Amino acid sequence: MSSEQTSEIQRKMYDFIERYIKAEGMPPTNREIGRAMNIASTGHVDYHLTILEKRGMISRQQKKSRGIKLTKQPSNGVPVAGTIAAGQPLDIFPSSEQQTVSLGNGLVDTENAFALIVKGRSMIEDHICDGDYVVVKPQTTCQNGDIVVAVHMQEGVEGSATLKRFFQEKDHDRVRLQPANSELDPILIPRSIWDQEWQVQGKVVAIFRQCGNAA
Amino acid sequence: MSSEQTSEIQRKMYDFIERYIKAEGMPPTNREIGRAMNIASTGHVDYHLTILEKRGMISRQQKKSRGIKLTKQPSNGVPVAGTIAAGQPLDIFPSSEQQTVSLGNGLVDTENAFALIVKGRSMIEDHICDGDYVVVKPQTTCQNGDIVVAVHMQEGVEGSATLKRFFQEKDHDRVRLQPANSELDPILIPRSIWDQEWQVQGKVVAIFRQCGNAA
DNA sequence: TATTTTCTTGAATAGCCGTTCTAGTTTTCG
DNA sequence: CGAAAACTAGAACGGCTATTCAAGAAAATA
Repeated sequence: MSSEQTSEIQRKMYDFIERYIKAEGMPPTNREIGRAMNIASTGHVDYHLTILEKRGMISRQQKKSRGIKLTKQPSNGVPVAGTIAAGQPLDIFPSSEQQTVSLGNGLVDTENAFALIVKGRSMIEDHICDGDYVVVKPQTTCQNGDIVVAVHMQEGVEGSATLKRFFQEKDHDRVRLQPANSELDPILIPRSIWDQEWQVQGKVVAIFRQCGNAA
Repeated sequence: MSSEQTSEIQRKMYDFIERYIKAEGMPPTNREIGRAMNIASTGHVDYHLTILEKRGMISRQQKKSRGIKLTKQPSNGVPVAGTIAAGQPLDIFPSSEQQTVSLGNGLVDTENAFALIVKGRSMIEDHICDGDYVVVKPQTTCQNGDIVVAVHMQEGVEGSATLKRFFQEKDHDRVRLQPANSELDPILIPRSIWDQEWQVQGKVVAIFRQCGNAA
């Protein structure tokens, strides 16, 4: 039992624990795990759990029944990755002081999603304001009219990210990144260099705004 | 052990279970409950748990360790109570098909809060759009500039609710309910009849919007 | 091939778990 | 007061739990 990668059965075991907790509201016992995975011996279950624990994927409370905890708990929330301002590089927060915004219940698919804090008024006419949280679902493709996070990649320069509406203009054979602010001009990129210089990082699926003081 | 009300110790026991689950990620054992509440006998704990179960506050899985579940699970979300449109009565959803929106992590105080779906464009210049969810924290008082849910109470008529900014105009001795739409006029109420005819139901503390199709 | 690592079984142990029972005490209420 | 209801302690039970150990099978590695 050294390091290397987590094996198939261990991944399945972890998934089962995750599902069990979600369904039953409590972690499974070692025996229940064994039963579910067709493992005949409780010692065998313990063997794999010990590995998962060494890997830091779970933690256990000695001798306590159902004493398994998932290290990364199902937060049901999306991490706030940083801020985004039109034309300026993405300002990534240090993950140490990471907040999360949680939006639940299937209204929004939060799988792998992250949130960004909007700086500036480039999308103001779409009613996305300075300080709003935009929830971004990572994807590399998008459809006309989607609000996307697009990154301009240049050699030697850190990519700069921007929040815009995406339009593919077939008749002009170019891509238009359209701000929602009549004072600002769209960015027009010839289709030929689009793929080399630009990358769609994700699409905005939700917006969240705090207002008033919480008191 | 008949019906009547839940006793002090039973309420404390329920609270402990709730806290334990939150803190430990699993329900407590009967013995842990006893220890925490200075109950010497496990049979005694079982006695009160049986009552809580009969009352429908918890459910138990026979013989299973830590087999306690709270009947109403801690949703961490705010219920969507209905829709609100300026000047029209609040349209309350039947609680049977109740959704919730969850917003977590202390960004917003969700205690007792509820959400409403905005209809119309009366607050459009504050960038609150048709279809947005507004999270409302119930309170009867508010400060100048707060966005509030105000209800007009008339005799024999069901109160009609409206979403407006609240301003107390001392020089005119009246209250102004200001829409954020220059096409709409504010509602002006003399201070003298304000308390009798109007009631502030709560204040908007957050806004949530889905956008784009989730696919 | 030989050798290490990983995986699997089975049994055993000491303690924890839910449940039940008996036998009291305290409180409530007529 | 007296009776019913609610509450409490203690013990005892069979089953479940986590953990450990010894021993072997299978797979990977060299």
